[in-house]
Amino acid sequence: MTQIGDRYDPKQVEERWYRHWQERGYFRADPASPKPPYCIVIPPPNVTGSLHMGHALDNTIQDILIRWKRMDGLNALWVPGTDHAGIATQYVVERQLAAEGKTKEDLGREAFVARIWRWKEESGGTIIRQLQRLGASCDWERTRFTMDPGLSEAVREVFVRLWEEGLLYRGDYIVNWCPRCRTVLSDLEVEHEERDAQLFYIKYGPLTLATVRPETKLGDTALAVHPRDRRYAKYVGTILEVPSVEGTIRMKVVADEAVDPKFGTGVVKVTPAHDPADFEIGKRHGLEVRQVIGFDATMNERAGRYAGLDRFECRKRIVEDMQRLGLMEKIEPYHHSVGVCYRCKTVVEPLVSTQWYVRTKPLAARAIKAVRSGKIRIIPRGWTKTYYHWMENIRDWPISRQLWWGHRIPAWYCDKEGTTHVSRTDLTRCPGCGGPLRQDDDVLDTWFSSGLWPFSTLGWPKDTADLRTFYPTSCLVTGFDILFFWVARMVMLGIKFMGDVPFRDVYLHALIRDLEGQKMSKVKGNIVDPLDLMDKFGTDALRFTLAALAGQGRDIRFGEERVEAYRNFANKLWNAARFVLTNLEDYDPATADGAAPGLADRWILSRLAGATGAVRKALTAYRFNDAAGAAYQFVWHEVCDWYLECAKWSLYRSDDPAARARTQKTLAEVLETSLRLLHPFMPFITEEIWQRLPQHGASIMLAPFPKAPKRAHDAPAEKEMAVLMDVITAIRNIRGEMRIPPSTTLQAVLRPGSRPATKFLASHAPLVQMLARCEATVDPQAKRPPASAMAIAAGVECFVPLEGLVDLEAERQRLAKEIKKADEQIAFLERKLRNREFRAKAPAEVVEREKGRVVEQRAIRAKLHSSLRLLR
RNA sequence: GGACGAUUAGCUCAGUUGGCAGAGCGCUGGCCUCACAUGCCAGAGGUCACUGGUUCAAGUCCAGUAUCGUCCA
Repeated sequence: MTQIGDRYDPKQVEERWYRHWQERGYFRADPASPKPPYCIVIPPPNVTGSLHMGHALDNTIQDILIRWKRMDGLNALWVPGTDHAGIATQYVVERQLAAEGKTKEDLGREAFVARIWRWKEESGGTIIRQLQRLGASCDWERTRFTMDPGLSEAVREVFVRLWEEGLLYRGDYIVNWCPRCRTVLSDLEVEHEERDAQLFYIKYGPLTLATVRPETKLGDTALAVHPRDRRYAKYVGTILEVPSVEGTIRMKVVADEAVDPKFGTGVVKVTPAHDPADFEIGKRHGLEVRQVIGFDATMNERAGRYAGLDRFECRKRIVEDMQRLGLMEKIEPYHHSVGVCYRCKTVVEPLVSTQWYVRTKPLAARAIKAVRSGKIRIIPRGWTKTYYHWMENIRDWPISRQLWWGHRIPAWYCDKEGTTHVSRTDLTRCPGCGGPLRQDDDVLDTWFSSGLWPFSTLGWPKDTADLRTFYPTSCLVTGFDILFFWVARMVMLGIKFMGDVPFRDVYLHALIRDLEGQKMSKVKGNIVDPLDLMDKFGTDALRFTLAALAGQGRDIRFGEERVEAYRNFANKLWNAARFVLTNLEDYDPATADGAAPGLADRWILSRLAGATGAVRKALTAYRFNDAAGAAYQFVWHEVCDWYLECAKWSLYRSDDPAARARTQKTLAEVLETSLRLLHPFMPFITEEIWQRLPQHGASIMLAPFPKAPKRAHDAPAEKEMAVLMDVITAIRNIRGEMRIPPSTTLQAVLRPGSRPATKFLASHAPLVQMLARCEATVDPQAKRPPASAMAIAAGVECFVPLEGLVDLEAERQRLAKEIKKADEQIAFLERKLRNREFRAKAPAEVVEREKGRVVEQRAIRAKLHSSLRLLR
């Protein structure tokens, strides 16, 4: 064995083992394996992306699940891949072009797309490498990209089938338009931001109306009031001739339920081309749709002398002009929310345009049923309600995007016939007239292709072995923020095209924020880079931190201190292993086999079973923080704090070779099992240590995940050990409170209350002496030594003579404090027990327990009192 | 405007079916005790946001209030 330092150094370890695992093909899954399948598909990160904390959390959780299930004997497949991220990727390359002084139009569509591909080939692998750095045990040979040929075929197949079944349509509707990205956005892609604005009161002849967007008045085609608003009833149906900035205009007045009589003056202007609500009003009253703002957010030729102005510049000018003409009654400050593009935060412009839509209602109905019936479980449960609410109020999904990067819509138009042809294969001639065809210029929403991810990655539309083995997948792990964007759409499309749900469980985790609870963003400069953390503290420390933070809440406030704490944990484990390995050098299993395990051995093995059970239970329930906590508590506070210390007695002080060997055996077993328990969380350090242990196996990742059979629980050992621990802690407590340095060996007189206790304590006195650093005598008849401190632990009176060590006043104060504690306990319990209702209605066992406790506390108090008297 | 979530130690958070309030970090005191000072031992610190209700018993269940946050309109 090579010698190992007292600091764990992740850099020496991580890359080496990752390469080892990959070279040996341990991440590969075989669809022909007889093992039961377990499959996760990765939420594909943007191909342009680089690893952020959200990815780190998401993928750590997935890797924990996959490694656990793989060790547990399942045929575990984790499918990796990336997403073409239409807007984001196109934007990156457009920016590169801009730096060269070019636009995508200069290159033309084909050359531009080719350039994105080239860029993707060069830098698209970044995030994959970063995931590998994180330790992700994905089957990399199955890495997919949403624009791979197979996945593109899936996209076409789905599009064509939806078309054939009448679930697709194309039409002119008002949409959310991002003038910066120059594309339509779905409702989900619009974020709402609260902003301070102004409310303008504009005179329209005899009427005054309030609006926040005076520039759209150029596109007004009516005024509207509420039908029951008596103030304006006489104007309804009339046409007003009113002076305006464009001269005198004629404006019809209509009555519509959608008008809120309490907003402004109760009169609103109707601009069907630039407001979704007005668009609806316009449809109901047959109003003209008069577009005055173009797709670049500047005023178009219909805006007359305002043509060419940016929409906000135009607003300013119109307001000035109106004020000059006396058409502006007043301006009030106003607070409202505006829609902005989720990618670039540009204010969205509602515009009428031609788009493709999916009819979602019929798809949603089955998606709702899948969750209601329990075929899909959403964890934490609270999100199911949100899911239902969205699904029940779902609106049709606009899927065309005015981009060049993506899956081009497989629809061709014959201008001669005015027909539309949707096809699995590219068309060149019109099937009707044989004339030329023109393919739709738009591409599909990126979510359209990622909605197919759970089956397109497994080979669909081909009938593959992977698909048959691994679909439906087992679990989807993602942030709650894309429940609608992605999860809901996968459910709809999976059920539709596979006839079955895409996954059984959906685990929605929290989002990572900074310590102030703010979203991490480049603009705010509060980004924490997981790669920096891995460099600084090691990958295992980062992973363990993320697992420990993955509660069931909604956000995680992330601070670096926590990673440091778990780096320390890794180091603790490392040093425990060093201790075990050093002491295993002369280990002879044959000697150990003849010896019965000692109390400490039995205790730690029982606790190990307890920890194993707790970790398993927590993982099964997707309670990663509990799982990490149970493993941490066990390794640090039970193995290191107690068992290793106990082991030193039989290792160093005992002259019984069998007991020594038996301890060595337990040390090896406990460490080895703990490593397997920790492996899904900390894959690197566990492999590094495991490989140095005497075990048989190629890799810890192929070793079985620990099991905790019921019989492994050793209640008597846990109970007895608890007595020793209590006594030791009591003596240490006296030492600590009295400020006696550890170098001073104390005298301790232990007075047990029963014969069995006496026998038990006497036989374990050496352990107490070692761990409490004292000379202990066990004597049920012992007289209290003069000037001694006293504590009661597990019914045992522990006396520590303080003669010459400390000022006795300190001990008097300590005893007084203990008496006060006991008094409070007794008062609390007596109050409870005096209550007739409690005695009558509480379960008998609870009442008995409380009675026992009050008796115990009274005895403790009496002993403390007598002890205090003796010190006076 | 609607829905959901949060409010527990100085900080960040656990607390699954109601039955003695927990962890990590930080803090205080004592220690370089032969695996580990990235450590060891001991300790202090809480009106569980507020007001009512249900119950023998409420951090936990119910109703309401306040503050903060998220999503939807």
